[in-house]
Amino acid sequence: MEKLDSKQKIIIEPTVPFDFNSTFHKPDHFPSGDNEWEQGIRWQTMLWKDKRLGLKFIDKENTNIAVKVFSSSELSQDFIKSLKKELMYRYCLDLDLKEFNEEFENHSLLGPIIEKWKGMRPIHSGSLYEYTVIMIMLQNCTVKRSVNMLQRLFENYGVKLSYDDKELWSYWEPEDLEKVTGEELRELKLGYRAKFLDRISKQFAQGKVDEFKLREKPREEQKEALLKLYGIGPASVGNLLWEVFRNYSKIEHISPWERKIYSKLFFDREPDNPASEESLLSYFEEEFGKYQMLAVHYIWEDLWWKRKNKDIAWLEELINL
DNA sequence: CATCAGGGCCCTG
DNA sequence: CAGGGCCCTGAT
Repeated sequence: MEKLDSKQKIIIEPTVPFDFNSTFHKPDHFPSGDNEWEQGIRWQTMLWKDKRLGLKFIDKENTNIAVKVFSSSELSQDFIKSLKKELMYRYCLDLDLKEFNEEFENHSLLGPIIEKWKGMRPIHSGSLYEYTVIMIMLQNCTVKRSVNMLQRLFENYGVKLSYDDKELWSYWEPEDLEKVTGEELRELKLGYRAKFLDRISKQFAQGKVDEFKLREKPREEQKEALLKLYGIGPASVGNLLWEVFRNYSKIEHISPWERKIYSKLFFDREPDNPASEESLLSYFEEEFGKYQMLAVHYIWEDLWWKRKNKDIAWLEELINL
């Protein structure tokens, strides 16, 4: 365990409008040992430029965010500057929602949801590598199993950080897994995902993927690069393009479990008789144009917030906890 | 107890 | 380009 005693503060002014809680808490994300949320506060560990950080985001009435940065050693001004820039990117704090809001404020389904969550942003708290790990852990298993696998990885390769009366796990670096054998990972009950994680960590450690260069590339090039990662296919790549590379213009793939939920949400069709992938895709295209993924995100998150407050029977059957 | 599908992907034919 | 196999887990 690493104690983080050094402390600094960053003030961030997000673009207007902004909503703290729906941005910093995503009820559809499975619980993970690297973060915690309560009304107006999110704790999040972060690995940035070889330093392990404990972050505490504090809401200032949806206009500012105070970020307390805990670390084990003093941080330079340059470091803080680069960190602030990265936080802006990961939490989408410079996103301009004006056009989106105006275009859909009168939409029968989306309009009221935009009104309710005005200023919500998509986020990804981790790096591309970290997010890729999550994608692998999600594949072909229940949420409970995903949670367990990630937790075992934290306990074996991560570092627990202690700050602000919290103890949270921080990720390992791809290099840390380079020397770990596939068999060792199998013992953590990752199943066949062990091979994926093993090979992907090597690909990252050897510099075969450059997250920051990829951010500048067009969607098709990003997609091509991501599909070279061993174990990343059409379902995972869609999520990575959206969540890590902020590509909200297009949806290309809908997995069967999502298809059932979307069918109910958009067409009011029962899960045992879901709409086809094609009909959903063309509906999204026609209805939401270049904001497809962002629009669906708003509707999707709204559903999960509703579920957080009250059981939704039809949904429970479909989410495979 | 056995069987099976599951928040996919790889590989083969 | 369709379909089998893959690790494990928990539901039936």
